[in-house]
Amino acid sequence: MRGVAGSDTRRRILDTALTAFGRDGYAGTSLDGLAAELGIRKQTILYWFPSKLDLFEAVVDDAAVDLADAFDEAAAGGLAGLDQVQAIVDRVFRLAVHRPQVLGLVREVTRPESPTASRLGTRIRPLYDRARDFLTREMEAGRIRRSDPAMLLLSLYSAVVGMVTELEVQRTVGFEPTLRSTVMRRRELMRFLRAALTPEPPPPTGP
Amino acid sequence: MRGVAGSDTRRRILDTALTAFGRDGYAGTSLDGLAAELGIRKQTILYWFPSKLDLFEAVVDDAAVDLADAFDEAAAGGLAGLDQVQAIVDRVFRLAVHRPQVLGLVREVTRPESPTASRLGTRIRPLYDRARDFLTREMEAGRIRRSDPAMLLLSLYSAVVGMVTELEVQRTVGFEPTLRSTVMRRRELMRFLRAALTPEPPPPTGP
DNA sequence: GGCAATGTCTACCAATTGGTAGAGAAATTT
DNA sequence: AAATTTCTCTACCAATTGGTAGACATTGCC
Repeated sequence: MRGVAGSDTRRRILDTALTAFGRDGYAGTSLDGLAAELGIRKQTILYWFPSKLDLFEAVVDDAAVDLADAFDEAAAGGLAGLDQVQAIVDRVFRLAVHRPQVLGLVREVTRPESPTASRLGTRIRPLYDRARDFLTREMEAGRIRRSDPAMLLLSLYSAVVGMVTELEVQRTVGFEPTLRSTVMRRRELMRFLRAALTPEPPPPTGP
Repeated sequence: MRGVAGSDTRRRILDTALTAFGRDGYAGTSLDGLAAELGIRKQTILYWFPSKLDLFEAVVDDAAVDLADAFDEAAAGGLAGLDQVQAIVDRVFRLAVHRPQVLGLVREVTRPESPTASRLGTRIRPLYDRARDFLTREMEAGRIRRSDPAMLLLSLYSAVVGMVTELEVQRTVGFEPTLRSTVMRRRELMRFLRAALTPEPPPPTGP
């Protein structure tokens, strides 16, 4: 059987590469290893993607779509303030739980010296900017506690990534996290965020 | 000049390797490159450390000492509740600002599939356990908001790492962060944490 | 001054890396 | 059925990898 499968191969390469890059990093992933994992030859990979770096960028672009979709979906509800934040975190959390590879890749991609610099700029940055603008607006409207939006965003992101990483670590150690523990964890996260984001309740101006 | 420098070489290797591993990851760091950066031959590195993995573990052990010192120093004040948390975060933040390489390494070391698994267990884990126990006690004493201590710790850690990463990114982009901006950033971080950690103020029991 | 220990180097090496050239099978077009 | 396109493969390759063997210089001890 040769020359049959068609561009389904391309999809399989992208999926396996996403996992591998997220798990082992760019430098730690070899085309030979990747090919072995897929049961094909390295040259087949190089047929679909002219170089390792091209493959990496294609993988990032592909994953960025998922992330952007999650954002869009959450934003479509037309919520505001904390509810909107909750919706987004919730949605990203869900994505992260049933496709943790995506977060692994984000982690790799946000490493300052990653060969990703360009892709980070063109693909992740827009999401970042959108989120920051939203936070800024909500702060000005007084719907969430006023602080440095960039920093807050970073904390939100870190909290989500940290949480899912923790789940992944548990899984690695052999503790398959139950649905219940996952749900609880998400609730914990939301409690934490709400506590941090709720604006000071009594403004010192008398009624 | 040969065979002169003595074990000052060992120190220099450790320091440069810390930066390199934190920046490029374990797989992304080559002994040849490291040697070039140091102006020596790779074989000199292999004289001091029998293998690349040995070097890595030595670097982790070395950095863990710094972290542990920071914790100890902050804990020595004998504070409690939020003040203790603040002292620790403050101290780690300071370490992270003037030796960001350490955090880069922590980042590498906490990657689930890192060759570090062993060292993470023996060196970082104790710090983690200590911190978690402290948080548990403080929660039970009602001095900080009750939640999952492991998760909270993760959020704290993520927030600090995220913050310092952000500073590093700025630096990479060419924005040398001023002392003032650094201080402000730390204050932001503390405001965020305080907001998240302060226990619900009015317990629904009447006075 | 002789000599062992210490520290750095040159010279290699086998394995692995990303990548090229091109053969050949299957599917599609003519 | 012939020709062409699409896809995967075998066969290489130069560069780089972590690591070994051992020469040679320097230092401190006797």
